[in-house]
Amino acid sequence: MTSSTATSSDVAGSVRDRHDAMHAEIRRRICLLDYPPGQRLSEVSLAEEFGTSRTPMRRVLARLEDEGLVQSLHGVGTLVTDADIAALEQEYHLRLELTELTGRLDPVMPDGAFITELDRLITRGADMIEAGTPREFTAFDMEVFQLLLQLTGNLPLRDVLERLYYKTKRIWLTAAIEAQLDLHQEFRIFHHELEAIRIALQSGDLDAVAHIQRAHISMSFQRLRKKRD
Amino acid sequence: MTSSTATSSDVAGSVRDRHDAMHAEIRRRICLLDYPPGQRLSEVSLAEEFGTSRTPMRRVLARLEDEGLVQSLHGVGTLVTDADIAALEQEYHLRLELTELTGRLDPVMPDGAFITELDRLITRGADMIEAGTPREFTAFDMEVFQLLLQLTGNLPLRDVLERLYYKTKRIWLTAAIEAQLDLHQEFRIFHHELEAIRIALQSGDLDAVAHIQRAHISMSFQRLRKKRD
DNA sequence: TAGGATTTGTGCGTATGTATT
DNA sequence: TAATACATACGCACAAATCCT
Repeated sequence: MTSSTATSSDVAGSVRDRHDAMHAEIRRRICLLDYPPGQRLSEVSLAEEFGTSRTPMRRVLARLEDEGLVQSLHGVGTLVTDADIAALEQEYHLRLELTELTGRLDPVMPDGAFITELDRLITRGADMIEAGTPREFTAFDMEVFQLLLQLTGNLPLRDVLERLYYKTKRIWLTAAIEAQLDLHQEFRIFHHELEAIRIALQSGDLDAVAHIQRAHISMSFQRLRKKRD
Repeated sequence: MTSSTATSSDVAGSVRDRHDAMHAEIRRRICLLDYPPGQRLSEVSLAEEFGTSRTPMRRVLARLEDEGLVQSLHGVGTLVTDADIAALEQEYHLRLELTELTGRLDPVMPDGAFITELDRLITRGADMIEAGTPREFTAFDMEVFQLLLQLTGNLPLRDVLERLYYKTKRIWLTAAIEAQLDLHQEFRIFHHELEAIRIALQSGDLDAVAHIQRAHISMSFQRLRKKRD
């Protein structure tokens, strides 16, 4: 109740919040290829940028390493992990199955705010079809992913799906650019997927939403593999 | 090729190995209830015991915190996380589905050494039915789990299943003891499950093995819930 | 081949927060 | 209520490892 108590709890919250914020921001940069695979990250530079010291930043990088997004090598540096096609294939297969599970495990019927947000994203996606860049596409994809994740109330499922998403999406984008995938077509297909999801939501069929997502993740990976051959 | 190169790579491996060893050991103690929920762990004590300083030990505890096994509170200590029934239920449901997936995602047909090891465990399990303690039961369960995990070649699936296993098993054991579950009966049922798995393996039916495991995980949780009422 | 520059890993003193007396 | 004890969080200095000249 005293001012010191209020301050201390605020600070305690801020400590954890700052950690999560730094983690989310660096993860975002990796996913958007601001830090492409192979990029060397500097503990001191990042610490200075976020206004802290090496110790808290090392904790963030350690978490990213446990998630498989970076790899720290003594005397070398902290490197953004590179594509591993075999691992990517396994991660994609697992993502397919877990995405389908979101329709069966603790499905959460969306409220009005959810629908409003989805409609806003669909509109934004339509505007992006013609003039969108790969980076904008990925940022948009991330927003949609985070929104649709709310359709399951199973927290550990959310966590796993989130880890898999960030681990696979950036490699998909890297490979898609290299394979010269038609990103405009990808935009159109994604937009069509979102409209299908909205229709399924209007029927209140969350299992259908999950299967639509599964189908599109599967097809997206198939298109990429076809291009690579 | 030089001696210095060989030494350096050995040392580099040892650093990572020591981290993994400390992590696995502490995780094991938590799962075996040597460190029960609510127990306060001391950074300095653990560091001294493992012959290192606080910094590497803090990295281990941070990883355990990210995995949800402990929680560090500034000014309080590092506490083994307590039972959260709602979370436990979600984790169990997810474990069910992921266990079934092991039969479909990159199934690995076991070799002779695997069968030999399974038979050894089945024999040990039979001896343990009459005289086994809860701690021995859990240690035995952990060994079986690690062995059966090899039946899928999908590495991210293994990782997720391993995390969920350690997060749920210790809480199950805590609750089972409190609810005065008949552990001898649990032994017998577990032994029967292992025999069923061996029969399925002789048929080379890994999907059946997965479904047998799923069924027993489900029934085990049902028995616990029934006792709690 | 050797040495210096750079990077991560480690150890420890201090700051900060909490609980108890 | 205040002070003391004790825990984690932080920052810095140094060790160890790698790479490049």
